[in-house]
Amino acid sequence: MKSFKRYMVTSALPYANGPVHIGHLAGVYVPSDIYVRYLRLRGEDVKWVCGSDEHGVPITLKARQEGVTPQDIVDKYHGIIKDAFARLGISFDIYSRTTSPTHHKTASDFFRKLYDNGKFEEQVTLQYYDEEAKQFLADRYIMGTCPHCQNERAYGDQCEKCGSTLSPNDLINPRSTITGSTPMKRETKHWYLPLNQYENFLREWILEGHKEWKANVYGQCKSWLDLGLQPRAVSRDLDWGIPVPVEGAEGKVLYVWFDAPIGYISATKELTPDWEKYWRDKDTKLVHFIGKDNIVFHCIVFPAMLKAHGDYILPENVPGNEFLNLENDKISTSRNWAVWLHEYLDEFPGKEDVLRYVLCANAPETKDNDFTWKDFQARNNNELVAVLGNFVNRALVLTEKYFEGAVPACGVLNDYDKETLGELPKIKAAIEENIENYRFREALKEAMNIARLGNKYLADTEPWKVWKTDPDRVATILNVSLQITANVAIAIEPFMPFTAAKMLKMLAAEKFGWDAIGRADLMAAGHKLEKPELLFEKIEDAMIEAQLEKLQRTKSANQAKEAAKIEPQKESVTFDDFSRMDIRVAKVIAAEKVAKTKKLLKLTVDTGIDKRTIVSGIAEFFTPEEMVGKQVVVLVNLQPRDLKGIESQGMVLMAEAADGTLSLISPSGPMEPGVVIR
RNA sequence: GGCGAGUUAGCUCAGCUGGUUAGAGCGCAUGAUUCAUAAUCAUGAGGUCCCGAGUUCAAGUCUCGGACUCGCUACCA
Repeated sequence: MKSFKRYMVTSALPYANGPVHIGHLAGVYVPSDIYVRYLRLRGEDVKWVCGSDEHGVPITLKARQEGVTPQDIVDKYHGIIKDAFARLGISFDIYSRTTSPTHHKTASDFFRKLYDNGKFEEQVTLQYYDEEAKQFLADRYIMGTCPHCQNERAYGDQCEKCGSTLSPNDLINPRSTITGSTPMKRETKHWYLPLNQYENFLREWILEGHKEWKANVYGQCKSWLDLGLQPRAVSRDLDWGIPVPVEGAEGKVLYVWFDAPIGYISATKELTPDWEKYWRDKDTKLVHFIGKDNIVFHCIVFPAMLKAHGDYILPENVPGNEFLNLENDKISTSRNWAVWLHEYLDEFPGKEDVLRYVLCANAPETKDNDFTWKDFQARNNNELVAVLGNFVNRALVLTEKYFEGAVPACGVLNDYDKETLGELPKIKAAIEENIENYRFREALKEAMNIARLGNKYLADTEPWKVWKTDPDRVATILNVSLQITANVAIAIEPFMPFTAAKMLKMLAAEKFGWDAIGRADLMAAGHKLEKPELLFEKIEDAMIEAQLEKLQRTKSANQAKEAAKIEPQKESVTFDDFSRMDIRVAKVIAAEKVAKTKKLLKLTVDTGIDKRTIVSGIAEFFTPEEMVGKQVVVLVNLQPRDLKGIESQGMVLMAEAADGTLSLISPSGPMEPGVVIR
C-alpha cells in the first residue's frame, strides 16, 4: 500500500440556502471530523477544508422570493451553518465560502486555463429569453406545464409533482418566473466539458485502480461509465456567480457544479501559502468526504476537470455515505422534516457529543439508515451513561474515596492486570484499522470497548471488598483503572472531543498523543486529580416526547398544506370549447405491459366507433389482467401520439390524487361502448 | 425496463479471497454484585443468513432465476 507524506481532506460544501441537519452530519461532517481528528492526534500533516457553496439558481430564486439580494441569503445561511458546525466541534482548518475573492480568482483562472488549452467545446443553442427582464431563463427561472403529468407549475429542470427531469424546451406554455411573460427563444453560447473524452481515463483510474472504494461508490461510478458520459455545460446565463472569463461572455457565469469543487482548492489557498503542496504533490493523499448524491461530481466530473487542468493530483478515495432517514421518513428541507443542527444545539445544551455519538454509531455507511429519537435516548442511556460515563465515574470516585483523589502507586501487576492492560494495544490497532478504512461505526464500537474492559476489570477485581484486607492491592487496581481511563480519553477524542476534554480536565492531564494508547504509565503515582463530575446524564422520556411532538406538528402542518393544495380552478372555457372534446365510454378488450417501461400499459379498447390502441401510464396501479373487461372513459378525439414506438389513439381518463395514486373512472351502471359523455 | 447498492437474531449492524456448533452492541430472561447516574458483571434464550434452483466434499459467502427497499436512468396524452 502506498504511503503518503500528508493528507488533504475535503468535505462536501453545504449549499447555502438552508441550515445543516443530522443527515448532512451523519453522512459527511461527523465521519470526516473523526478522520481528521484521528490523523491530527497521530501527528500527521493534514489540512481539512470546507465552506459554503453559495452560487447557483436556487439561491437567486430564494432571494427573489424573500425580496432580498442573493448575497443576503448566503450571508445568512453561511453564518448559521458555520456557527453550528463550530458549536458541534466540527474542526475544519478553514470553513470558507465560494463568494470569497480568492475563490472567484481561483475558479476563474482554472476555467481560463482549460479554455486556453482548448479543453472545452463551444456550442450555440437556442434558449428561452425573457425580454422584459433581459435575461436567459435557465432551470428554475422558467415554469410551464409538465408534458408528462400536466402539472402547470413544473420547472425548467424538474417537475416536482411527477419527479421527472425536464429541460426548458419540454415545457408546454413556458413562462418566465421573473415577469410571468412568455419567453422568446434566442441564441446563446456555452462551454461544455467533453466528459466523453475522459471515459477511458476514468474507467482505468476508478474501475481498475480503485477497486478498494466503497461498494456503493464504486458501483455508482461503474453505472455512470457504462451508461456513457456526455459533454456537460460548464456555464450558465445568470448574473449570480463567477463570470466566465472570456471575451464576449457577458452575462454568463460558471455553472455552480464547476466552481463548487474548486472551492476546496480556494479554501486551501486561504488557509496556507503552502497550498500547492497539498494539491499538486503526489505524496499527498486527497480524500473527499461526500454523501451519495455527490458521487458523480466527485468521482467523475471533478477528476475529469483536474485531469484536464493537469497540475493537480486526483483523490485517493471518495468515501461516500448513503442517506439518513428520520423516524422512517426521508429527511426533507422543503417539508421541514429534519433535526436541524442549530436547533438541536439550542435544545440539548451540553449534549454535542451525544449527537456525535449517535450519528456515528448509526451512520449510513453501507445503506440508508434511520434516526429515531427512541434510539437516540437508548444509546445515550444504555451506552454513554451506563458504559462510558459510569466506568469513568467509578474509577474516579473510588480513587477519591480511598486515596483522596491522588493517583495511587502501582504495585506488582498480577496476570489478570497484565491481561487486561494487554487488551489496550489490540483495541488501538482495531480502531486504527477501522478508521483508516472509513469504518467509523466499527471504530467507535472498539473505542467504547475500552470502557467495557474497565467495567469488567472493576467487577472482577472488586476493590471495594479488597480494601478491608489489602489496601495496597486496591492501590494497584485503581492505578490500572486510571490508566484505562486515560486510554479511554485518548481513544474517544476523535469521536467525542468534548467528553475527552472533560475527562482530561478531571484527570488534570494534558492532551496525550494517539500513540499513548496502550501505555500503562500515563497517570503517575501521586498525581492529584480534579473532582469527578458526571460525563453524561440520562435523557428522560419527556425530552424525547417533546421532540416527537415537534415532528408530529411538522407532519400535521404538512398535511394541512397538502390538503390546501387543491388545484385552483382553471380559466373558464366556453361550452363550445368543451363540446369539442369527444369523451366516450369504452371497454378494454386487451391489455399488455409495454416492454422496457415501468408505467406503460398498451390497451386495446372498443370505443363503439372502432377498436383502437391506447398507451396509458397506469401500469404502477393496474395489472393488464385486471384491466381487461373494465369499462373506462376515453377522450377519443385526442391527437394520436407515439409512445415507445406505439401509436396511442386517445387517452383513458383517470382521477389522480395528490400523491399520484390513480383511480379508474367508469360509469356506475353498465353502458354500451361508444356512449357519449357530456 | 436498464444499471448500482442493500435484504443476516426483536432493533442497529459485522461476517475479507467459500471451510469447524453464523457473530457484536442494544433489548429480553436468569443469576451475581453494590464502588457507580437502579449503573455494572456473568450466563442464557432468540436466526428456513429474502425466496427458488444450480456448482462444490463443503455456500450467508460462487452461478442463474425471482421478490422487496433505496438511488440513478429511460418512460408517464
